[in-house]
Amino acid sequence: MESVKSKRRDSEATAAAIVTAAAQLFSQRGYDGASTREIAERAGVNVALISRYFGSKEGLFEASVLPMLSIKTLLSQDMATFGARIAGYYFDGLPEKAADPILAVIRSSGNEAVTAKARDRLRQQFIDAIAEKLRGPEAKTRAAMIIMTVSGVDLMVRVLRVVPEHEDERAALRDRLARDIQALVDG
Amino acid sequence: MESVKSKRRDSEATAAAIVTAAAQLFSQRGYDGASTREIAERAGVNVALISRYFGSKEGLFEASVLPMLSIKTLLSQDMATFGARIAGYYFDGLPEKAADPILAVIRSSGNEAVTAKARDRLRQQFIDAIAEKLRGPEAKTRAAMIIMTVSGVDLMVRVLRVVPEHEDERAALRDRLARDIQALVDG
DNA sequence: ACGACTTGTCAACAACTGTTTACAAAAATT
DNA sequence: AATTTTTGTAAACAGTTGTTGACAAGTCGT
Repeated sequence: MESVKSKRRDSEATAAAIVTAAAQLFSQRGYDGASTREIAERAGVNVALISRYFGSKEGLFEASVLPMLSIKTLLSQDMATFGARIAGYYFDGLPEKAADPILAVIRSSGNEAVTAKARDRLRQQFIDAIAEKLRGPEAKTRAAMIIMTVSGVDLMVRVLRVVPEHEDERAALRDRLARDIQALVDG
Repeated sequence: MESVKSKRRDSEATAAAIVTAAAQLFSQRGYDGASTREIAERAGVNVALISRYFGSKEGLFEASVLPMLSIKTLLSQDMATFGARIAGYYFDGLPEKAADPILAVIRSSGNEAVTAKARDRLRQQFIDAIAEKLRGPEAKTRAAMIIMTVSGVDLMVRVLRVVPEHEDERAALRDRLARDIQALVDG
């Protein structure tokens, strides 16, 4: 067991701890709702270190949330099962408290400065990245439809938690979602 | 021209002005981002009146945003054109600064107390209301898919403003959206 | 025109925000 | 072992937040 006080000093480790705590809290409460003091407390670190290591709260947002805004892993697998994987992610064993960059961006969207930073990355890492993987006509349009649908699911399931109560209804919705998204993938 | 000072006193009118300003600012900046002082200023009213007329900021949110959470008007028209009307709403002549309750809820979603209030109303006024209008099998599931898709469009178009730059791409997306939503309506 | 009630104003409150400064402790370098 | 550099701590800063209480001014019934 590690002693509580006087742990070994390691700037990289503490910076990483701050990033982890920030990703969680930005996802949970949004940019404005997550205070630097709360982030520091969760990271087990002094508040002043946020300014030292990341310059400002905005710098911390860029370093913690923006790099996670990517679905390369989901796109690197077989596109024939894309719909099922997306649907499964949201409806099977939903990790309640996990850091989710989309969640963070949604909940931070009242802050224009932060939204602007996310916009470009969202276009590149989501719509363009998906469109590249699609064959057939109207790839860009279908990619946009996919990301709209998925973000809508994210919004309803994760943000507002408006989700069917009965298990069979949940399953029906999950299967429908998988099929509709897959239809957009296949064209 | 009305004189700037000493306008006639009318509690209902000032309360209404506060509600209007609140709906706009909650939509624009979210619950936490919209300060009571800014709301009062936009309404041309003293801050203290918010507490007097609505008890608290939360009370004002309930009185301004929640009552607007409804799509009865959209559902009261011909359901054969539902998809086209939704798509047109978001892609044709988008009213940039108009108060939008969905926008307000999305941008306030970092605040759990506020989200909880919106959740029930969202379920009733959107999913259930749509499901009632649908014929055929899996009405509830299709209704959920519709509301997920629409809220995803709202998120991308209005909140994050991630939208195709070229006009023809926008038109293609709008038409595709109209068709896909209509397909969900028709079953 | 008087009094009672309503409506609006002002100033202050305690709590919280992000950030900075001065300083102590540990580690690295000499 | 002494010194310089890195890493962490504590306190304070200036500003903003939602809310409140005391008071002024307008409105209405008599």
